[in-house]
Amino acid sequence: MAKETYNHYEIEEAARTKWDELGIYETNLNGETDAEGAEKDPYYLLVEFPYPSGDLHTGHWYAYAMPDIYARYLRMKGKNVLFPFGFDAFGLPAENAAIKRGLDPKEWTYANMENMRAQIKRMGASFDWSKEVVTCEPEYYKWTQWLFAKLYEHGLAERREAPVKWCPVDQTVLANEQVINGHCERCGSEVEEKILTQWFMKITSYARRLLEDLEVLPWREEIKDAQRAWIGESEGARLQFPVKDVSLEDLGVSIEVFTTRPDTIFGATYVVIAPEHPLLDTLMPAVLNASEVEAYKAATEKKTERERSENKEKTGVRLEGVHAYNPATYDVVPIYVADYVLGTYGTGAVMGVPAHDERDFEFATKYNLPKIEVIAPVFFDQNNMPLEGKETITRNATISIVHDANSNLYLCLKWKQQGWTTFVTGGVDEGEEQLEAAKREILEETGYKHVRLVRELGHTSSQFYAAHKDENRIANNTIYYFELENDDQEEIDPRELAKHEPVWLTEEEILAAGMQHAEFMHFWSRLKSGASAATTGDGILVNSGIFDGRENREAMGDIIEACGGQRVTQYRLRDWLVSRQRYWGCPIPIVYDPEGNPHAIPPEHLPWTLPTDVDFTPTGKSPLATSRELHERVERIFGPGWTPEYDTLDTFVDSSWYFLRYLDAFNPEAFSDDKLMKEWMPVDRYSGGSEHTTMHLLYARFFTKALYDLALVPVSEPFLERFNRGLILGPDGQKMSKSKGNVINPDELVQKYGADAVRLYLAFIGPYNEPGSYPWNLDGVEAMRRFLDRIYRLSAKIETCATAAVNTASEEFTRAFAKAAAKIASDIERFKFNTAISALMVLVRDLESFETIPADKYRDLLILLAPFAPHLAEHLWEQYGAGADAQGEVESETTTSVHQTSWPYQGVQIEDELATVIVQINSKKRGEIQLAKEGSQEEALALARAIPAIADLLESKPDTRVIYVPGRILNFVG
RNA sequence: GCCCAGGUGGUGAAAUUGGUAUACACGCCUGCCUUAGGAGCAGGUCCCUUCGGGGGUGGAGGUUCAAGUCCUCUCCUGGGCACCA
Repeated sequence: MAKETYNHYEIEEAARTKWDELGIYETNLNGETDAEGAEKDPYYLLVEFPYPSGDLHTGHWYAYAMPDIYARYLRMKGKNVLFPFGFDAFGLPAENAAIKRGLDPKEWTYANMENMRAQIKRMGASFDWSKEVVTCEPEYYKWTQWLFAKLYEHGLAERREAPVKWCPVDQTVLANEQVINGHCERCGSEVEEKILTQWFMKITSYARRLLEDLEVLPWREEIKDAQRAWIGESEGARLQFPVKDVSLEDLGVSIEVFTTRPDTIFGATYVVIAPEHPLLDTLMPAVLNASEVEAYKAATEKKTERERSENKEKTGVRLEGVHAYNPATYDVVPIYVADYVLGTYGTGAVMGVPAHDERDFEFATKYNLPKIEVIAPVFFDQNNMPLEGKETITRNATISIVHDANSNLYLCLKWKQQGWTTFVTGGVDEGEEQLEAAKREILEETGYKHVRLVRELGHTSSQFYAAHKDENRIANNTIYYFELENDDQEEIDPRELAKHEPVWLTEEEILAAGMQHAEFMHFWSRLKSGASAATTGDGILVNSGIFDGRENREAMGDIIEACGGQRVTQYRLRDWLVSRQRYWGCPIPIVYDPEGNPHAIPPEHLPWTLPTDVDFTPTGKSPLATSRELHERVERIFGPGWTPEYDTLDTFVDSSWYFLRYLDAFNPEAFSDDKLMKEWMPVDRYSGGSEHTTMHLLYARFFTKALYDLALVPVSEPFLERFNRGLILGPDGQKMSKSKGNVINPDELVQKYGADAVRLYLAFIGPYNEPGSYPWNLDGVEAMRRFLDRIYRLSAKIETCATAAVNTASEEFTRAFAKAAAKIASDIERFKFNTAISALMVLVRDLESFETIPADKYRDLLILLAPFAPHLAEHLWEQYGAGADAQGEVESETTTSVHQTSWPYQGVQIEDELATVIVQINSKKRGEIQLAKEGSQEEALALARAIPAIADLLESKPDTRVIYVPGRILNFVG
């Protein structure tokens, strides 16, 4: 057969022209009715608008052509779909183009947008361009400014000092992402921090609600988890450590620490404050080694935050001459300044609990600070687990490891009845000291009289069932390590000997014996190598005064109270710094009076336009400061001595509300329309990249909540559903980049195979509803084009009149179509375009097996194809679609579009088919039978008898157990 | 280090959510057609097999009549957070 294909240039261009002429993608936001006059459901489908960087890459295709499948499908399902587009047009690249190549940022941006519009239209995406939003247009940023002013008015935007990243060579402020390992991305010089007065949005005051409201959102848990981690809620307490000077006189100040583990306070052996802590200056007069401390502080200031955390070796300086008091123990503890404590989190000070915090452990080890164990880890004896319903007896106990240096053997007890081996162990009697008890037990059980304590190995709490007493035991153990001084031995009481006899074992024998202490490895490793790590888990309080013996979690509240602390919830989330010392952004709508106080620019002066007479040369100041026009404007409007704000807003502010503007893009009176927001918000589904899971999504949620509280927006969550797409990699499986030379240019592919083939390929590459990554495979595009050609060629089989062959197949056709339509629909709804296309391929293959195809079925095929390959579907629809008469003859004038049809076979009941039931013996397939889906077990058994193996089985073992799942499986188990 | 998500043919991936593992496609192999093939068409393609079957979803156990799917442990890969007390 000769190669028969379609001319994608012609048909794709023609289809797009037709759509434009018909204006079928312009959404009537005030509502639309269907053919029956019923109101259509509104559906707001949103994609992240792009930054106009220049030209379109494969990522853009993936981001925009895929949701378009869904948009087209929804329209066919009778929804009134809003699928808008715009540009996030402020941003750094435009300014860089200005600096590097002397281009006007505005011209550069607008030229890029012009270019990208044409490219995006070539995808055949059904965006409604009539509502296009461009954030750098004064008509848009007027409202960004208006909203900022509203937030400022209500105390949600405020000015304060904050450090910025500063490149001393380029004389410019850098964004965090421009700092690579503490060095400037462009010139490689070391980045410094500079303190500037800047604007913040108080997102932290919404932390709780941003967290809480996540619960009800039907987003994927991974996305929610990422947001939760970003917000970083920690429950804990603030505790005061009063400061005393060298003569232990009260200085009248306290170091307030934040801790999530107030239960460990009895183990706090020092206090650390961050180098930037304001209290440091207060204490300085009393500090004896002030110059050393100052030097440390200065050294830290030079470091960037990243450098501070990169150098894992902890450093710090002790403040000589001042001390803090542990509010629980009243012990004097040293105060350190150390940069492992962050000034920006909690109170900027922590209590050091080396025994139970890994960082403190490391610090204390380096500076030789005491480690006091206050939590005994709990061990359950796996062989004698506590039994439910039994009484629980708690008692103090000791475990003693006695070592004989001469023989290098360890003293153990061999238990006669139980056959196990333990160290010398026993309970502490009423009124007895732990150490006394340990020595007494050694004497009683082994007869040795002279042992010398080497050290205490720590505490544990063992829980087990004591069979001889029929009760559960909690033994709060202290573990001791003794050295045998001499062989002096008393006679051992025969009653003790009857239970167990003392034996001397080597280390190897001990390890081989499997000592009957659940916590054996815990203290044995401490004996061998000392405490080498902090124990951070829960357990029983020890060395904690009146709280001894209680569970740490349970006692937490009482401990906080006893120390005069207060419970607090702390967030990792920081306030949102929105000031940018940049030109190409939305000017912050603030002016300063002659005293330097900020004032919001009144609405009548908005938009507060970006001046054009600026110098982009990096000088260290915001470019706006070089504008004469801006200064004159401020003085003219507000009076002499008034000055402008020179910073512009972070572009994340622009994108935090654009979805509201789409609803009313040209409203000169308001940022959006109340009624339309009520009708269309929240966005039904928001599709975007996983890189925006935290910042953009969180900022937009914050904005929406803040505006909701100001009664400006009717919803408190902007996005009902959120889908993160995957990543398209180069053919080598690497991220596409020019330097790797693995960039796939979509334009060339479109030229060669057509937009439909590229769309189909991207849809087929993998599921769109999860963020995987997919290497590009050129053969795949070709395959998709082949598939489209097959559909094109299939038109030759359209039968003009109903032939006998078609009639017999007709029911089969209908069933195949109804099934395919339902499958494709549910796949599209879940963004599983890959399996939807696979179903389409199966359908086409089935159709190809027939000599002829009824015209109406071919039309149905075109409708199912339309969301994926909108151009070809449109072209073929013109040939064989609605305009074609019952005889299948082509009429030249076709007025409607395939994209205005409705989804076929909706609500069509697929007739009961015979189901294939697998017949198994012992879960191994032995045959299959056909019967009705709801067929009874008797019917199934009757049919199964036709299978020889089953007949044999039923013959020899008629009472074999049968498991029958209708429509699925018939399993004989014997 | 912590928190997620995943590991299925040579490759991208399916699997009605516990019921025939590998649909659909790429690649590869064979054949047909062709002056030709980077075109088209037809067939084959998890492994072993004595052709009866047997094994197989990163690895080891477990639950179940039945496990890619559930449970425990473990090893890799990708993503997020990271001195956040």
